Amino acid sequence: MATGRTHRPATRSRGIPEATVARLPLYLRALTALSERSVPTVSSEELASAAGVNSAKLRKDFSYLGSYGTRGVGYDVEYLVYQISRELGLTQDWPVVIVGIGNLGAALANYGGFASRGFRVAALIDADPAMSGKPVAGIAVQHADELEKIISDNGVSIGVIATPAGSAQQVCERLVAAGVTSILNFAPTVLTVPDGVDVRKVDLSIELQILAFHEQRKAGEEAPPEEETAPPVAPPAATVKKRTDPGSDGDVPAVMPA
Amino acid sequence: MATGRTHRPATRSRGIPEATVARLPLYLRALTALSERSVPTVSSEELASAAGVNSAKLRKDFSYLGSYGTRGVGYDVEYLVYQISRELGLTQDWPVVIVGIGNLGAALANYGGFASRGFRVAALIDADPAMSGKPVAGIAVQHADELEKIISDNGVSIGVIATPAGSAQQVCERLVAAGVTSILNFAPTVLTVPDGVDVRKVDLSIELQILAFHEQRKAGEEAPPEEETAPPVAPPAATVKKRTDPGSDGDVPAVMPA
DNA sequence: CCATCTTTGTGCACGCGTTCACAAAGGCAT
DNA sequence: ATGCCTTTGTGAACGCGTGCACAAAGATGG
Repeated sequence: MATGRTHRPATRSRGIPEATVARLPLYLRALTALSERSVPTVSSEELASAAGVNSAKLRKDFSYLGSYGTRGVGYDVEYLVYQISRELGLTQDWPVVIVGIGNLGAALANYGGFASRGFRVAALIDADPAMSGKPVAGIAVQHADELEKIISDNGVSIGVIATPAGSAQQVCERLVAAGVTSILNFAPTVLTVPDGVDVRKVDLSIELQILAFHEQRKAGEEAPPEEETAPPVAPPAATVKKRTDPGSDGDVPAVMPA
Repeated sequence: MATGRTHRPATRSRGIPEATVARLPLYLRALTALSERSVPTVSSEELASAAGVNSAKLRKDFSYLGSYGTRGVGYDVEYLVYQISRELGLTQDWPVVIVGIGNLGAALANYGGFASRGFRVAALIDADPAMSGKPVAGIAVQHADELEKIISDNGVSIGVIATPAGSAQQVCERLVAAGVTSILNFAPTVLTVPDGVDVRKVDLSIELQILAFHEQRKAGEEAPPEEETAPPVAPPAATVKKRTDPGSDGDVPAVMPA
């Protein structure tokens, strides 16, 4: 499998760690900014600072791509921009469909970062017939019935799901069946997909909850340690009273009354 | 610091690994769904499947919170919902401000997942005077001048930045100066903050780029390995021609012409 | 042409996170 | 009351990612 250097288990090109791949867009953004300012070269230290990582990590990341730097000088900005773009597959055109043109879907359609970097919004799709034909971000919304045809005609392999949670899995299945192999999911659901399909998840609510955890931790640091060993609610009894509570708060966390 | 069991270096409550914290909201969501269906108990296997993780990981995660399960039975759904909610700090009310009411900010204001789980949108703030007073998601947008007062009056400690990249750092500094200690950043920039302030970043463009990488990898698997050792562009020469290219494509990746 | 100085590329060690596999614990049936 | 059966909780091993620290590489000045 490996072509030349066999001192590493995986082939160079295929062996880029996930963590590194996730940082490449960061580097690319910092480099693009430098490129716009016509900065010819940059050191690992400067670039790392601009990207918000430390320089050792950056150098190691770049080492997975190859030896693109010049010792004593640094990295050629334009050259590195090209190399990273190529590695990420941004030198080609990626048609993308956005399914679910609610508030979020519309925001995504208008989002500049989508259109740049090789991504092209091929279509906006919504299940609501009232949306059909309505222009959003300069593109007419099409009905969900057209989904399969749109994907097939445009050779779409990346789909963005911005529907309510209830429809996400169904939309996902239709996308996959139509040929989509990468999905960016904004719906708060776990998507089940066959092997070979990549799903990335962006969950606004989860990020906030993580922040709340740390915020609480900060607040609790000054205060004395509250009694956390004594559960303020009934411990799991052997026989649990089946709570028949149909009208529970829906998505609101069910905080048990003390 | 530790009360009883001292066989672990960190205190139990404080020693929850980051990776575990990041999964707690997932578990909480799955548990909430079960709670709504009045399911009394759930096994680690079932819950793990619903949350999209494996059961060993889930059990280990829960073990950091305490021994909340019953062997041979599983976990009490309601009890666990409460415990996780408490651990995440969701049993208290978190007022949140959203700064930058463009397409994305409006989408966030309307996002149901925000309002639920203890988060309350205390204010929407925008720098555009034309936006002031305009209702979004039922809340009147306020001008950026009011930022400090709003934060102070409402005791806001969590801020969401949905401004353009250019204003993000400045907004961030004002938020921090006014007392905000947790920031959720949607602007495509690296934010610099003082110690003690948490920043989480959601970057739509980065997620798409990561997908593109894997997509390219999939596509390249069938095709024979392209010559990747021969750089198709000029390698970094000793003396780099300073490219004076003022009108470079802005945010579009600068693909060097061959 | 040589010495010096800067900066890269990377071997190595460490720590965190994941996964396995199993003993302990408790319910349940008889 | 006793034994069986299910499921938790966790010790231990493994692998990945991170950061240190330094040798190699190359530019630059004399």
